[in-house]
Amino acid sequence: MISVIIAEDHRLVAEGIAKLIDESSTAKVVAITGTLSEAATLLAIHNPQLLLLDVAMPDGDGIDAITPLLKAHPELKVIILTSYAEPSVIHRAMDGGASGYILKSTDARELLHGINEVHSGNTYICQEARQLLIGSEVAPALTNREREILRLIVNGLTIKEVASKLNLGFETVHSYTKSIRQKLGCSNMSSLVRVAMERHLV
Amino acid sequence: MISVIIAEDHRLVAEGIAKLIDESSTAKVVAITGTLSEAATLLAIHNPQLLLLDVAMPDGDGIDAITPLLKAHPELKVIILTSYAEPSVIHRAMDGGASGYILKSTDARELLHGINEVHSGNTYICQEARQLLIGSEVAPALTNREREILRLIVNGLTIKEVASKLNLGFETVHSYTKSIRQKLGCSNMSSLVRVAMERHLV
DNA sequence: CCTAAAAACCCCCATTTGGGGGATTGTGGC
DNA sequence: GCCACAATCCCCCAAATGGGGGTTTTTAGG
Repeated sequence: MISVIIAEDHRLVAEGIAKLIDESSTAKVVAITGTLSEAATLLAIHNPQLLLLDVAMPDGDGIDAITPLLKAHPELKVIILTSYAEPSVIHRAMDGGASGYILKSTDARELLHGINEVHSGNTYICQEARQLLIGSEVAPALTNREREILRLIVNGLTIKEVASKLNLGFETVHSYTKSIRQKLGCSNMSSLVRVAMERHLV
Repeated sequence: MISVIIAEDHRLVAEGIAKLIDESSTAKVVAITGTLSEAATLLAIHNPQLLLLDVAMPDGDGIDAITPLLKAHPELKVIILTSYAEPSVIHRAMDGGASGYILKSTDARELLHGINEVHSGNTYICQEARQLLIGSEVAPALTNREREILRLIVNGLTIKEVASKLNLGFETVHSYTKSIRQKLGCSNMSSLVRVAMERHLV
């Protein structure tokens, strides 16, 4: 029996998935939590073999949390379990140390298959997410600076405000916005904000 | 035993919640679907007492679908089951004919309680959603025209483009954007798009 | 009938963005 | 050492937006 902890902020979803897992004979859920901080505590207590981790957690980004968690628990395997069907997010997860990526739109059978695969030492990306990866990915990646500036723009700052916040010249930020818009195919700030939010780029 | 159908596009979530309901002695899930159109078909086949309905469905908005469904099945009770913790969405749901509103962040116990309440003829809004309703709601409502224009702006159109699409003068749309921004407390298009998306106003 | 609110329109002007050119440094890879 | 590329900066000018000030007509209630 593979021991797993579920970190998912929607209690009802977490409980339901736990029930699905517990009914199988392959794994058992030893703990459920809705926050990243509590997840860290529970990992220390239960020392499970697997962590099912959501991306959008109330106290931070799940993917960003993987590295510190793996540092504390080198034997742990992490599967990202989310509804974000975005190639950029999948890449960020796998690059960030996850061993698996499973969408909530998959069924229980595939979830259990993924858990088994990851436990066996393989990586597992669910069918639908795999399709997304092969379908797209001609999209140019944003640089660190570009992402940082995009984040501030999504937060409502003007070019001038971004410049002063980052201690950059106006023309510098102006240039960045031009290249960000070009990369994402947007002709104005409004569509930029929309695309950024839809693709969870920020 | 209350018979219920679950309409929820995340298969794993739907299956999990179905398991939670079936384990109780109060209700049983007679069907699961991931689309609104199939939900209509299944309602005709199974004629259940209750429909658990998600807001964001692949083939449309769940709340908008309530009225036609109730027209075809006057005895049916609908509970919105979603992760949208937004006062505006809750109001739209209850005004739109829903008998209940339950967030996915609640637990199984409260879900079953809500199902019982609604089946008894009452309306039920989960604890957390009730808190949201009393906490907020001093926000001025947008008029139909304002909402229509906001939608187009979120889609990336400029004021000029919106004007020509709606056969309005530039200055008219310009005025509308001013009043929309004032109502939502935004000083530019970027923050307007962000707020509109976050609050699911479009 | 009266009135408030929505819908549509207008002017002016400052600021911000969009789009087109650039240049210069530093850094990492081969 | 070379090259690509990120990061920083610059100029110019047209277009769009932001923020004031209005008016008129239609619509929905009381």
